[in-house]
Amino acid sequence: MPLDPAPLPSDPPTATALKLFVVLSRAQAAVAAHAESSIAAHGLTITEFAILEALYHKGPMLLGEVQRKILVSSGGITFLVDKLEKRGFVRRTLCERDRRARYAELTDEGHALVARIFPAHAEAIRRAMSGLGLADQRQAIALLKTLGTEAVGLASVVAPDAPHPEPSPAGG
Amino acid sequence: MPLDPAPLPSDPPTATALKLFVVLSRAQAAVAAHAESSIAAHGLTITEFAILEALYHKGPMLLGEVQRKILVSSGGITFLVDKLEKRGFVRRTLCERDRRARYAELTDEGHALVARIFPAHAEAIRRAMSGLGLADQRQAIALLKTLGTEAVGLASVVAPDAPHPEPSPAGG
DNA sequence: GAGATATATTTCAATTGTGAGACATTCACA
DNA sequence: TGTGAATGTCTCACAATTGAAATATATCTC
Repeated sequence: MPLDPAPLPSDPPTATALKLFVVLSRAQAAVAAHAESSIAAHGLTITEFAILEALYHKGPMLLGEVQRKILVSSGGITFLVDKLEKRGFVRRTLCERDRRARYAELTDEGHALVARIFPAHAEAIRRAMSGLGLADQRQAIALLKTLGTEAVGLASVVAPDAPHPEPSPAGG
Repeated sequence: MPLDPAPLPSDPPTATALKLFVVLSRAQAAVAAHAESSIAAHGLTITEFAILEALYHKGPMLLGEVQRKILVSSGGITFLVDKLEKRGFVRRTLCERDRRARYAELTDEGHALVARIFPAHAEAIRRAMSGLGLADQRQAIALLKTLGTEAVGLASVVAPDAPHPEPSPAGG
């Protein structure tokens, strides 16, 4: 004998925030699905591609830099770079200034792979976003940049003065 | 001997779409991290909570309906409902019209759990979104709703006439 | 009403990713 | 300079999730 469904909160700030959460999640998932299938066609996951793309556009990076950029855990970046290294797309090199650290950099083969894949990826993203015109996209960028920056800066409610919990799920 | 970093695409439509992809992903991840920690404090993952919340607000739903709503695979919904059922928050009931199908519905305990947790969850979301004022949030909702709807409707570039590949990563 | 086909769920192996702890190194500073 | 805290990476156990195949049932079409 199920209970009656409960109503959603109706005070405007909360109701609006919840609604925004839903559409934000759905839009992100929908766009990511396009990115994913464009990339999967080449045997890479989005996360792997994100690493290759970061190295392609920024040059060699420390593993920790890549980790923060693509938002995976420390164990995750080791796992992912291992995989890419085994496939010959990436290599680790030593960092002279800090002997704990390692650079990841593209091999020639990795560079060629990204050069070959990137245009179709960019096109898939462009298409995925084409529901909005250029001006609306710029507006969305401005709003989401503010939203993201502020949300990142916010201390978690649960642990108001917690140190740095490791970042969470991947983005792009 | 690493190659020089490659420049990003500079034509405005592509550059803007790529930028939007980045800020969309980051904003979603940042907000989701807040939701996650608010929920994790009660021993639930976001995905589990999403199921409970759907049932709380909509009443009993077929597993397939829940699956589509929270965007997990068919195997995923079975796994998740199993877990929630073992913990006594949810039960499966038969569907009279279609004997292949099952309803998931909240137990009294599950209902009580959501009633207890939901306010703090809503508050965490409200806080996570508070970088934008109410008017900006409404604007963002409008833009993201359009973006998401259009992106979902778009056929994948890779398989222009593919049937229904199963949905991808979870949202909320 | 007998296939043929589509749909709802489950099973299962494999993949992806996390988080805690280990280790090496660096940094701050008494 | 020695010591303790911080940092960068790696290891490992395990949690979360996918996707393909299995099963059962429903629906459509001749």
